[in-house]
Amino acid sequence: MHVPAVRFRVDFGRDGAVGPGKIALLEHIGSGGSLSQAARELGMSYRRAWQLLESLNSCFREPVAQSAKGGRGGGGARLTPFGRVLIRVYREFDAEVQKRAARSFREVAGLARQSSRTRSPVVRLRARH
Amino acid sequence: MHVPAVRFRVDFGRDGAVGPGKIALLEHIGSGGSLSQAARELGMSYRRAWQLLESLNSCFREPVAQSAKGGRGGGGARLTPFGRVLIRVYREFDAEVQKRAARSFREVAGLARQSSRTRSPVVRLRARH
DNA sequence: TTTCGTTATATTCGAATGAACATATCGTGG
DNA sequence: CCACGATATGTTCATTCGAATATAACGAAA
Repeated sequence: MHVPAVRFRVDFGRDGAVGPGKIALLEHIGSGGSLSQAARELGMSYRRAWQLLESLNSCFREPVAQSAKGGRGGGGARLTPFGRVLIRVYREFDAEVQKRAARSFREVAGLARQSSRTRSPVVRLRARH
Repeated sequence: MHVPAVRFRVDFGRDGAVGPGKIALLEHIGSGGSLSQAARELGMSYRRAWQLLESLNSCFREPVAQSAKGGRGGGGARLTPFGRVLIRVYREFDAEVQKRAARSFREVAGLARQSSRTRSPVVRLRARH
């Protein structure tokens, strides 16, 4: 992997944080219209998806998604305008971070070894005395 | 917390990644000259610190630190020039990321609700006589 | 040669995390 | 009314992660 990938999490206060998992969940809610469908698509349990969404909604004074139970199709979840803003801001920041990381870590990444099973060479060293 | 904090990790290939923990460890090795002392200062077990350092050294084709056992003081660990480069690059990138995050997430952070817990009191530290 | 603090490494244990499973509830449509 | 599919939430279990513990090796200095 020549280009390093940066994974990051934004901490808001003590309680709430937003990272790639929650943003991906929001995006799948936005495209699928359902929390359970988003969970299935992301390969996570419905309970976990619900907890992530709950955490997001309680992190901000405005909800990121509204959900309905019962009714046509059993219910569903929809992004709020604020939820869409959160996704957009996160993704724009993300793109900027990746671009800058590619530059900042280019030389360092050139020294990263790709096959993990290559044994580290025994280095002969001498202590500072 | 008006200014959000970003925690990030840089993934190099499948095996290795560098995040705030490993960088802090390197910095403490650099200032203290010992892996065990760094572990104590960071409040982590020596074993964990050794594993983190091992992971770093096996992540790159060049070691980030060299260690010596025995001798005066029992031995020690010293940063290599590459280790110092890694710290510098990471910290410069870090500063840039924090600065940009403050701008990107300013409006969103304004909607974050501060912890329901009692706001942490401003503790005035006083020199002991 | 004994002492000392460190590196190096295996083993055991407890806490945290998420998965799996189990219900309960809801509201529209058949 | 009843069935369906989704939300909402509790409980149990497995796995993972790191702390704690233990031990060996090492080499300069006293």
